[in-house]
Amino acid sequence: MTRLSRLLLPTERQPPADAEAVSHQLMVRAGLVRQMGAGLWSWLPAGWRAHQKVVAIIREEMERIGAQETLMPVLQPADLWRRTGRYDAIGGELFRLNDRRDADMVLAMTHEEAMTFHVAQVVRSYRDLPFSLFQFQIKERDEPRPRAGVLRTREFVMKDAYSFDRDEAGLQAQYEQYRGAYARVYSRSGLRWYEVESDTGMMGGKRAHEYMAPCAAGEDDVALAEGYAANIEVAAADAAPVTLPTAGDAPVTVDTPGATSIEQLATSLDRAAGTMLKAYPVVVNDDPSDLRLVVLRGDHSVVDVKLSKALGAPFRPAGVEEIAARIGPVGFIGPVGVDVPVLLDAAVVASGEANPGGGWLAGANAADRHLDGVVPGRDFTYETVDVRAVVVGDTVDGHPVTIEPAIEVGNIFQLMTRYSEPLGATFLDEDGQEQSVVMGSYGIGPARIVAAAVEQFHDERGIAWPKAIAPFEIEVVALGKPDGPELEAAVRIYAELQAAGFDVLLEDRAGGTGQKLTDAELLGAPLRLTVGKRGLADGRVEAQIRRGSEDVEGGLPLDGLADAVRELWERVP
RNA sequence: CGGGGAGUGGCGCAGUCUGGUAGCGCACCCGGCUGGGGGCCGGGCGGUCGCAGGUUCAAAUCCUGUCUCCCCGACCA
Repeated sequence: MTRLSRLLLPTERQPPADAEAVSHQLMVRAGLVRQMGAGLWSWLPAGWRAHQKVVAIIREEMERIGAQETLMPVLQPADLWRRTGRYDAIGGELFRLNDRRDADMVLAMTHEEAMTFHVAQVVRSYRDLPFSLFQFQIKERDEPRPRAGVLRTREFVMKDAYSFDRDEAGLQAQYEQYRGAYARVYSRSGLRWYEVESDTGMMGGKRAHEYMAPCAAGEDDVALAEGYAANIEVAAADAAPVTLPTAGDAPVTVDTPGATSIEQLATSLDRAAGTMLKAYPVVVNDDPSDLRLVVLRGDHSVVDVKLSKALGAPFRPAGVEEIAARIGPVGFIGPVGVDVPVLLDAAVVASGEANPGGGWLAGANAADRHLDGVVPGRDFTYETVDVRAVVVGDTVDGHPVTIEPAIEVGNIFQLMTRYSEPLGATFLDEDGQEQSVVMGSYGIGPARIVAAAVEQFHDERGIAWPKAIAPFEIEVVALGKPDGPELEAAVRIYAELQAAGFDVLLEDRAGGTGQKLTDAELLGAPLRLTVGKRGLADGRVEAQIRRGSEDVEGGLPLDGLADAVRELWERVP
């Protein structure tokens, strides 16, 4: 019997002063987690119950698609990571250490190396494939900036899974199975979520999806439209239309003293930012001789990930001196007459096509001067790229775009042979030819699901858990004195509900009514049964659904309570 | 790594400018009352003021150094 009087549940009236995110505040106040250091969190009993309920759901869905559970070390030989090139490729995020014999070791931030290492040892034949493995294991990442409680930590449990196939068709099939499993995991958890196309990043490989839970503390922005969802890092949409002034036969110089920003120009010329060209000079591969000028609409901005992908190489913003030497004075640069390649954003091209004869305002590459009536193609040559950030006002297939912050609660990648090749995970096909195993990788952070649920489902009084992952499903609150008839009745109710299969918490402390009910609302069990003398006199208990604080009219009868609760439970979100 | 902020009982804070017996609310312990929304009365426990060094008759307070934590940005397999 879980009695609150015996449960380590250190609730706080006030949130820690340094907590900003709602989930951070509430999870600490409700006694679910405690901090040990930056990005280092301990789970207390109630919090761990919620975490493990998420784990249980994930495990069920992994087993449903035939994935096999394993457990592999966090402490690993650095050599394994050298073989895949990641020991050197990854910066300070990888914890590196030495053992007593001075061998280089790492603390794993993910387990591609470990999983592939074992598969390489074991798999010999195409007959051994396909299969997939998963585990719940600690990941260690020296995050540059841990934040928002358990939302971004340096050590956390991840469910990571890896699929192994003989070819890409096999990978596609397993990938689709995982997509189905992930959808069930998030839906069963009770989250609001969506799947978005994402950048493959440094994991390599072909296709990738992220699973996002919208919430205020989210670190990513997601572009949404009817039938469309994508991470802002890859999102593409049609830009809001603009009307360009008619251009003359050639650009005209305009005096724009001191107007070094689009905002200043828009104000001083009383002209829409979307009719101007913004120029963003970048240095590719840190090679100062490889300067490019990215040009986009004045009301748009660059997404680094998209630009890096378009360039096919890393880049950095050019320095003031580099710009002055090759292009012009910062604040007045533009694409006309420059001797560096111009990358023109697709939205500029599209807007130009929609405005035949229209011209843009652009920097003149001379101090305090701009050019009006600039026509791409006529006045400068360019290569078209899509590097801008989607903004509110854009459309996808005619549907308006909204942008919402969200937290990433999972991702799936098609790795192909990124790890099997360097680690020698090969098999012989029917023709006796050696082939590399084709892999996928699939991750979920249970802690983020818990925190995202708190972000999404709370009110001014506390947490309002989805019933699938609540630490306790039902809290039975005994009012009155600790030795009163209310507690006696509550104990019987507890036993009856537990026998009926519910996770029940008994509030049996010697506090006042307000204290008991306030803490119950903070902890947020989806259903609360309140046992008081008024109800007992009528043979009833009061019932309240936490989400929406909905009181059940007249309460529930003590006689046949389990059945009544079962029926009510169907209505609980 | 750049910018900003903060370290004083378990939590939230005042005190620092202007050096002079470490305080407040909550929580906690004991006794009593109360028992349907953080109730009341009385009595208590608990802090080398992040750490180190310096100045001074005297340092939470001034000086130097250092550690830690938070927020924004960069980063994010």
